[in-house]
Amino acid sequence: MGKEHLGEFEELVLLMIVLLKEDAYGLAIRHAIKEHANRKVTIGAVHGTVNRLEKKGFIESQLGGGSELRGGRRKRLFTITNSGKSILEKSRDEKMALWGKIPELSILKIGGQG
Amino acid sequence: MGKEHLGEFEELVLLMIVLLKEDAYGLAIRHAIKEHANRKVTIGAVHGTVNRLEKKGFIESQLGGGSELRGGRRKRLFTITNSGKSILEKSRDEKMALWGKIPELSILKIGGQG
DNA sequence: CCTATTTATTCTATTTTATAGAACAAATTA
DNA sequence: TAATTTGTTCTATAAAATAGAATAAATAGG
Repeated sequence: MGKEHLGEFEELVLLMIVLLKEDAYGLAIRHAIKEHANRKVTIGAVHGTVNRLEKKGFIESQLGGGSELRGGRRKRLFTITNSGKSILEKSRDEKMALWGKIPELSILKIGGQG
Repeated sequence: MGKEHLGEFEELVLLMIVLLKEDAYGLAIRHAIKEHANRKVTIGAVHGTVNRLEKKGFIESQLGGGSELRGGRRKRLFTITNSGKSILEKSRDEKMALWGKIPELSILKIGGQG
């Protein structure tokens, strides 16, 4: 058994890798996080996390071919594994089940305190 | 502005506090996590997390009255603040929006690899 | 070919979260 | 007032999150 639960950022990165399909590598993941989650993170944060995810078997990586653009070294492309898909879906289902038990959260009035 | 994001376990604990309503204290939270999330955690994990959540302003605590049962010291009862409700809903909405962008995740076939 | 530029990954360090469980405290009851 | 029960605090450690500098590799232009 691998780890039971994804960290908050691990889950986000994993989602981005699925979203990016064939072009999921460090900088693209960072960019996708900015676009889709409106969240600014450093490249170190992303790579630290993909390394962890790969070590846990939730993603795999392979070196991409040479870029067609100006310069740049070859990309390390990530793809989700079945184990990764499985834990993502599990995470989603469990969380939705919990939210389903708290109807109040759907109609909460946000005030000024707190 | 407080912290931007809840950790994975912080979110779970916050959800349990909402679920438990008037009776959210350390041991009850731990028990609710076992019941609702089928997850066994130690009391130290729970208290470390509620302390953090309170420091960040997502929950408040007050000492409860004496117990009606056999023994036991007074409970430290937690309630969610508006700030806590707000970040919980934000977390839920953002995650659902992301999942909405990945229709594949709804029909993934889980295989043997990974 | 060699240097500047670009694109990308690795490396190093630190802070914050997550986790465990022992120690301690308080309430009740006999 | 001792044993039992219920609960919180304390101490330590591992794992996740984060930042950004250092490094590497690819290409283009002179």
